[in-house]
Amino acid sequence: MAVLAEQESGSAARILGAARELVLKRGVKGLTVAEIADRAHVAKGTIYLHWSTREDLLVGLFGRDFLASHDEFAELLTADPDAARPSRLLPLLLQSTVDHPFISALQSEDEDLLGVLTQHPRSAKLLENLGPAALLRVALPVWRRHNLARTDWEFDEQAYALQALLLGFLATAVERRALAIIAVDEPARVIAAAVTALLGPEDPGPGDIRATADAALADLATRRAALLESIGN
Amino acid sequence: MAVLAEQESGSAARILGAARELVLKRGVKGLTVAEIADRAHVAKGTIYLHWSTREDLLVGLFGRDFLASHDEFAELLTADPDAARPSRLLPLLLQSTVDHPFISALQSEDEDLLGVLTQHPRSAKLLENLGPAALLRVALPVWRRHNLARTDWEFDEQAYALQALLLGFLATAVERRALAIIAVDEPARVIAAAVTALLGPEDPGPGDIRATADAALADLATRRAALLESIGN
DNA sequence: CACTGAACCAAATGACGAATTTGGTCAGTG
DNA sequence: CACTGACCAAATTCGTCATTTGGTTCAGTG
Repeated sequence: MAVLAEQESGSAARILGAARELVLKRGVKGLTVAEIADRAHVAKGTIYLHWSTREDLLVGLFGRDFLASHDEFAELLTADPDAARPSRLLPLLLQSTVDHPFISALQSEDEDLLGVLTQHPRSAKLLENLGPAALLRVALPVWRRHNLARTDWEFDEQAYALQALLLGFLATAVERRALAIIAVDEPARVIAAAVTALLGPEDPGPGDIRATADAALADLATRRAALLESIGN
Repeated sequence: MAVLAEQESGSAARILGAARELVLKRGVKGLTVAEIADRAHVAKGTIYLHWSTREDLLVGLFGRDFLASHDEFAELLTADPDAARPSRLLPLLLQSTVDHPFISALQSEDEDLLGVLTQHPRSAKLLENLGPAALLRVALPVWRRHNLARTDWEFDEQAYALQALLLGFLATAVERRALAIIAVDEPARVIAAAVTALLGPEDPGPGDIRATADAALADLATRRAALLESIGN
């Protein structure tokens, strides 16, 4: 099983922390390995004991945001299966994206922060497999199966609409560009209402919520494993 | 009253046509005034009889897309006031955006097509005042007033949700980036259903539809005048 | 008077060698 | 054996200057 570098080495953790701070402050472009090493109080060579290239380190950094997000969802769903409801999960998903700067940066293709890695295949793969849209694609069938979404709407069309809604909320919440003039205090409440409007009233039978949460947890575990595989050492 | 250059001069019309073809084919970047003049079979100097700078010509080109879109809506709403319903107007708005390449390009900030004009203040102003989001902002209050949208939802929140929905659909329909995996045959039907889900069933009384269409037409006329002012000669 | 196209010139581009930077390596150290 | 930092090849940046490009002008033409 893959294991994260920072779990077995304090210096790896410091390197990640330093890299994170520096990328968030000044972006990937122009950020040098020497700087990261300096701030982490290690020599350059040490970085290459844990990652084999600079790109590996940076992509690993992004991956850790997805990892953190997944783990938070796993924890939440374990403690509170009710959070698997669409009207709760989608606002949480939106919030989680906003809260994890690298997820939002990838979602909005933030050139300033990600530099050349914006369109990079490995970044794209992260977003495609683990981003909010991906989560949504696996969640909708489960919701339909457990009376948490209306089924009198063709699946593809419903998925398309839900995806557009989520992308729209993400764009207005995350993107810098000011296409969105209207602002609102609690986007989370608004998206919850919008999701309920789209998917219809939630009418779970006994066990439906639990089953949904379990399906979500199982999926999260699968994704987590694949993610670890791709960023672990 | 401002009047369009092409209405009083054949050469102006040819210049616009040539510029449009060339921009659509190869983008603004690298496109020279000499090329436009060549294709329009006029000398370079002639262009400056109608527009005072190259930028003026290009922005005028974009503006004409908005003009065309507005005129199509005006015509449609005059012939068929029922098209002012949210469930009809929003799909039309989406379709109109897709159909007018410069509107979509501005909406999606298409760097390849618009080059340096993507973020240009004058382009931004066009989109902000005349783009789909702008239309939506003025339409929603009218719909609420005439029983075409539920009013048991706070205005700002409803507007925010509707805007996000529209932006999401625009993004999936117009943008190149492949965040949207799910595709669908008739986006127009899907957005109609989504809009109805968000705004509730339409329940117009006698005269409500007509009044809505009239308000829309009045607004279109105002915007058209302002637009002419900014791109006319 | 609508239109032309040669002429103008500010700005962009390209060339190119020198100087500097930087990702990655590895022999050595404590 | 985790870590260091001098070292190197490759890439990037910089400075400078010649050349070209391309938007704009305007005296002239038919």
